[in-house]
Amino acid sequence: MTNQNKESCAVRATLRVTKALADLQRVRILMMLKRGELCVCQIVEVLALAPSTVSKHLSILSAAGLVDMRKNGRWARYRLPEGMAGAFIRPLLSWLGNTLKNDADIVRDVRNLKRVLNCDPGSLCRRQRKR
Amino acid sequence: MTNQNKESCAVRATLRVTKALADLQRVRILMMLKRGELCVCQIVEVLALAPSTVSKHLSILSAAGLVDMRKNGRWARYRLPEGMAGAFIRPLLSWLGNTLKNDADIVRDVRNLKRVLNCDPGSLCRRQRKR
DNA sequence: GCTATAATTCGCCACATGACGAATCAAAAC
DNA sequence: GTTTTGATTCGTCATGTGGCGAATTATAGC
Repeated sequence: MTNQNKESCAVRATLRVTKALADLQRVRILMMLKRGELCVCQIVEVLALAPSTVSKHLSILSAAGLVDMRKNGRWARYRLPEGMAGAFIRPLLSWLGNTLKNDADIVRDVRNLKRVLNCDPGSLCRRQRKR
Repeated sequence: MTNQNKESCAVRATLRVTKALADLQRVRILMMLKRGELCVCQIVEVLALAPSTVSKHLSILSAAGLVDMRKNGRWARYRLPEGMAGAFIRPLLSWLGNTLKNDADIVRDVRNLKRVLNCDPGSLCRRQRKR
């Protein structure tokens, strides 16, 4: 983003971020990612939504700069942005973390996530395909 | 809000806030209120929306705890929450302020607001009713 | 009391958004 | 090269959201 149009599109970039945060499932994803990098099938398993739905949520988070993605073979791994790239949205993520770290639903997600992390990702995908 | 259900509804309260922030007009209102207390007709004048629409936006912001309201006769004056009440959302408002303070649209709003503040509020309402 | 008036609520419409399954894409595995 | 497979895109549908004008509310002024 060049310096001269940074000002004129700030409000659009900002709304991309706030709109991305204005959905329960996307907030749940962000809170899970605080525990570290995850692949799509692991997020699908915890949220219990269709893979296509989760993929869409992740693309919205990505467009807002709230997550980073890197592909490793067929596996796409998502994580919270680090370093300079994440400086812009870090205050928001830490506010979110503070307000939700004791929330019952979020705590349950994290507990489920720990269980899911012990599974073979391949077997998760296989089960998800069966539905 | 009692202590025992604070955790269980944190995510709902949080989403009320993020959803409230996920709209251009409501963000514009918050940025205007950084300049101080405003009555509805002044906000209507700058946003150039129907009074009923603005009123709805203000009720959403109010439900999220992002603004305070006090009635003075027929006039309703809105402002950013102060003191303890605003502590929860202050980090968000300052993030918003930082990211948008140089945005072209927001700067224009503030300039228009200064002009509007020089008008008699009663005359603003009269003009708005004519539309 | 009656009228005027600032603001809100209501009813309606157009459009945006989130969900799914089917189809597609792209990298591995054979 | 064909098949398998993790992920994404597309098409569709139900629901949510933002906008307006009309009706309503509540207070001030006569």
